[in-house]
Amino acid sequence: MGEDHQLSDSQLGLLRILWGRGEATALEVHAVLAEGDLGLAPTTVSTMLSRLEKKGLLAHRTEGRQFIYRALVCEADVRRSMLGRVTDFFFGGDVPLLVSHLVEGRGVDPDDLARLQQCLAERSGEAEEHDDA
Amino acid sequence: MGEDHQLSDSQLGLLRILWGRGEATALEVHAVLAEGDLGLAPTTVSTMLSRLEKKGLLAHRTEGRQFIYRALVCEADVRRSMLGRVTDFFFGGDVPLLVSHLVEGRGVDPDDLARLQQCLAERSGEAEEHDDA
DNA sequence: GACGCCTTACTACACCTGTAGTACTACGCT
DNA sequence: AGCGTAGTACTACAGGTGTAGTAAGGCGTC
Repeated sequence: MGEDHQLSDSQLGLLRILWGRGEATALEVHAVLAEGDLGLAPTTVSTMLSRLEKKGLLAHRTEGRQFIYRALVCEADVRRSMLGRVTDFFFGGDVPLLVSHLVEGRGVDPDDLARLQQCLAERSGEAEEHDDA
Repeated sequence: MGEDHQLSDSQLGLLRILWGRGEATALEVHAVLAEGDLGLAPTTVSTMLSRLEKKGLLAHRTEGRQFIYRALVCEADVRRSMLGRVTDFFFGGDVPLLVSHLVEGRGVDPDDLARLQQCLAERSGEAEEHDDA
C-alpha cells in the first residue's frame, strides 16, 4: 500500500467512472464521458483504459468480446495519496496545518464552521475516551 | 488569476527553491538540489528552468552571464490551485467536507484538535462581526 | 456460409517531462 | 590579445499523455 499516484484529470475521470459503477465496459465509460462534457472517440477511451491497466491501476475480465474493466485502486487510496502529496509539499505533512489553512481561507461559511466545530468536538470527545489507554 | 497548475514534483521542487530565495541563478538552484537528495546535472536544472519559463511560471533577468530566475506564480496560488483540484475532484469543491474528512482520518492528535477548535472559534467570531455587512 | 458490425489491438503523432551531452559565447585573467 | 572556463542554448532521446485512425477478430444475421 501507499503507491504514489500522480494522475491526470482524464485518468482520474476514468477512475471515477469505474469507482462509481464498480465495473464498466470501455463503451460504457465512453458513453458516460460523452454524456458529460468530453467528446472523446471510443478508441481514445479504450487506449486510455489499457494504458491505465498497463500501469496496474485497472484490470479487466472478458465477457463475450467486451472488456469489463474495474479499478484495482480504491478511491480512498488515490485520494489519500494525492492529498498526501499536497499536504507533504505545502504543509510539510502537517495535516492540522492544512486544515487550519483551509479554514482560514475564505469560502467557509458560518454554517460549515458550526458543522466543523461539532465534528471536532466529537473527535476530541472520542480522544478523551481513549485517553486512559 | 486562477490558472490550473498541474505540476510535477520536480517542477514544484524548483519553484519551492525560488519561493524560498526570491531569486536564484540556475547554478544556485542546482546547488540547493544537490545539497538535498537529487543529483541532477547542472544542465538538467537549466533545462527545467527554461521550460518552466516557457510555460510562464518563471522569468529571469540577466546579470553578467548568469540568469537570475524568479517565480511568476506565488506559492499561495499554486497551493490553492493544486488543493482546489483535489477538493473539486474528490469532494465536489466542498471545502468543509474535505476538512471533516481530514479531521476524521487518523493522524490528528488531541493537541491539534484543540488548536483547530480554537481556530474555528476565532473564525466564527469574525464571521459574526462581519455579519452586518 | 458469407457479410457486416461491434469491439479491441496496433500504430501514429504531437507535445510534455526527465535527463543530460555538446556547442557556443562572453568574461576575466595573464 | 588570447585562452580558459563558466554558464546558457541547442539538441537528443526515452518514456508518458492526449487523441484518434486503421486493422483484425469474432459473433450474429440473412
